[in-house]
Amino acid sequence: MDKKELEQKVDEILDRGILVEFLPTKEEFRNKLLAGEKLRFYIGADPTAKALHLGHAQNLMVLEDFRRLGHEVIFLIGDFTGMIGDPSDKSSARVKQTRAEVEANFSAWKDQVKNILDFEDKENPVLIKYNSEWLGKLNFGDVLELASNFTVQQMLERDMFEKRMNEGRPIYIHEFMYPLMQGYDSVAMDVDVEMCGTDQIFNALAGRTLMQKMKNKDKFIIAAKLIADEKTGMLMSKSNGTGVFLDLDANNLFGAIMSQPDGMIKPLAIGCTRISLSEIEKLMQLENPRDAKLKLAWEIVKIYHGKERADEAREYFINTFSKKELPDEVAEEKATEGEEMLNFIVRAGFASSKGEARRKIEQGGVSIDGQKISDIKQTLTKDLFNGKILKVGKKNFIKIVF
RNA sequence: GGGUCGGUGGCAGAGCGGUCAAUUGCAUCAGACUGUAAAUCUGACGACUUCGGUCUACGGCGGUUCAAAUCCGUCCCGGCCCA
Repeated sequence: MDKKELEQKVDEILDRGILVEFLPTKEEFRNKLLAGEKLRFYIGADPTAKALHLGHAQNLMVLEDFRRLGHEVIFLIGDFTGMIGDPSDKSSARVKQTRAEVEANFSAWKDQVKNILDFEDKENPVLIKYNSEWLGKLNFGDVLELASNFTVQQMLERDMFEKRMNEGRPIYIHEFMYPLMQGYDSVAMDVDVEMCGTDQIFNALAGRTLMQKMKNKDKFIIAAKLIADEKTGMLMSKSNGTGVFLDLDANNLFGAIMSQPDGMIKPLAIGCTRISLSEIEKLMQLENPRDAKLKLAWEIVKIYHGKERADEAREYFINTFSKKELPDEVAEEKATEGEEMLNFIVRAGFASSKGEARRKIEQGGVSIDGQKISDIKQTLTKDLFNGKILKVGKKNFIKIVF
């Protein structure tokens, strides 16, 4: 690849706007990339979650871009750091996980992101490392040595800690160790670039400091913006009800994207698809944001489940929710003669208790072949219900069979 | 070590002897509406129920009382201040 082509590709990545913070500077990072040297990138992930979400996906897609440019990419599983829990989020101590649990989670992740990150490339696959490999070997003396590179005041600068101090909420000693550990990861792997979300910059900076002190090397930090609603600034997260996990099947993934607020369309299109910027602009001009969202949902589903599934999921969504038709294929659940409807709804997994099932019926959320039912004492009999479609709420369908 | 405040439903956080299965917000669920599973509005939101109730729950254990999330004792856990 000649110089011009390289420059164009590098700028394409940088101009997309996903990366918003560069340390020491964007200019220096760009020059480093243009120098043509093979660099070692890494990103870390906490293995406590069973599924990755679209925020991870965004960051991994950027790394894949760098991998395609010939750089080395390490996907670090923070199995050791995961034992502490990143103080960035509110929870403090976490449950210690066994290696087997960590590996089980990771193999699920790998399955979720195998279409955006190439683990199988013959020449330059994405490498996987576990930080217990080195962190687990440090002894107390090593830890003291590491800790002596930082002051309590430096740690307290972290906005999170500062906030907790002001609010009189606890900060545990071991939480101070988190940035140290994450920092040591950089040293142990001898990386050139760490990628993270903007909420992780503090931790990444600890690594930069350690790299300078221990290896006399200038590590770059590139930070991606967190996916947030353009209008309200609300982050995509589970507690806001907008988190989208990658282990969803095609239909549910499609639906989860359709239920995003409109302000999320553009950030998601930029961060989580490969649609070109100019095409995204066109999409944003569409009169009905729903159509832009349909396209977005299709593009994202396509990445994880393929084109065919994406088409099906779109059709399913339109039929089921826009036109309120029945889906083509409905799962079946066996009923027994004389079984209570309430009981059946619970067994089908549409309510967690009979009380909840009762409530759904009372609120008009349950229907049989389109006929709302109102009798909570309804029982199922073969001659009346065999083969009928039970609908609970908007999205749950099941065929009653005997 | 001393003092002091606190531990409540998925989370945050009220209640401080009966009217408490416990106000409210977030999350969740159902309905209406819509451009969508957006937004907004309405309702629900411990379990079981013959729909009258029954049971289990406000850190653990024990007590006072006709009656305790609420009072007392004790234990466990935590915050803050002082040392």
